[in-house]
Amino acid sequence: MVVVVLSKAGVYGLRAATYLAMQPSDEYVPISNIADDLRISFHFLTKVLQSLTQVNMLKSFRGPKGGVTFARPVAEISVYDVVVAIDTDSMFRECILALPGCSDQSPCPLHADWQQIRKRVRTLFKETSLADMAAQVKTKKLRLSDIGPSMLKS
Amino acid sequence: MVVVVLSKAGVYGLRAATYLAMQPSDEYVPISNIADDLRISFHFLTKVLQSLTQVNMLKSFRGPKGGVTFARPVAEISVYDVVVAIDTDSMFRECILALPGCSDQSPCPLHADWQQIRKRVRTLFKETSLADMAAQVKTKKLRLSDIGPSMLKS
DNA sequence: TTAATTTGAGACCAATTACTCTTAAATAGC
DNA sequence: GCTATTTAAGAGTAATTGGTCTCAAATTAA
Repeated sequence: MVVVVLSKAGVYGLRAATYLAMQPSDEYVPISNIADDLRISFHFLTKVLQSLTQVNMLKSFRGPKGGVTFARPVAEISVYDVVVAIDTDSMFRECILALPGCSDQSPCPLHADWQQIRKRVRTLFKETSLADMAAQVKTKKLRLSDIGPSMLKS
Repeated sequence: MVVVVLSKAGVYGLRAATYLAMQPSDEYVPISNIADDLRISFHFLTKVLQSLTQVNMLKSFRGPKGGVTFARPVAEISVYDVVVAIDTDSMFRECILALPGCSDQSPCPLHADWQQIRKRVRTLFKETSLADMAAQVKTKKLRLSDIGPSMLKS
């Protein structure tokens, strides 16, 4: 696939990051808890979250009482940060017709329009923090997993 | 991958449809010509275009002097039509967090914002006809293949 | 020190998507 | 009719992505 907004890893990463943003910021949360609550494969989620620890968005701790937690305040981490760490920023750069070198100078027929849309997605992702995401889920009792309105303890 | 705007097949289909829209509407164009000019694999393109003939967007003709041509005026065929025929309309329906059943009643934290963006993409695709695409390429000498400003004969 | 718990790393397998190839069917022209 | 040309259909292969599993390393607590 060529013009991809989010891979499955990206989706899981975003869901998990939002979940984690709902937890007290000072405690490590085991990945198995996140995986269980969100009905995501533990092993796969582990791999996904490793790409977030590798860019120092998360810090991790091994052993009993270990887990992962954010390395900085969730109000300062955007959806964009999470998505780019997992899926790269290609969606925010690439031509919709996948023409190499498509640009203002040498555009494809949809260049200008697609650029606008890309920019909107980018802005949405950049302006939405994980704190925003968490607050949405908490206050409006929104969904984060595939099992109906959130069953997560606040 | 989960949130996909266009697959590679979709990209090739759109490029080829635009190319074909630039040709005289009354003659069959061999798929090999399109593939050669756009530097797309002939066999793969053949399969992609078959999904357009199957929905009667293209008509095809076998044998010498055969090829494909549009079944109706290119001004009446939208980018949306092409994309949906090849990649389905899932991009225009699905939740960005891939939550089944995400809806106004039971939304995810990005539901409203993502819905807006989806709608914009949909509108862009619906309001852009293949005639528009072809005209852009012709009048502005835009790119359609990966070999710099279009070398296609007008 | 030993056992239990947790992430890290990477090998491995499965599923999907991208792409290739072969054969058949239709048609044109000789 | 025969040959060349073209699409149709689908089997088959390669590459990428998604997902599983095993083992090592770190840490806690008994």
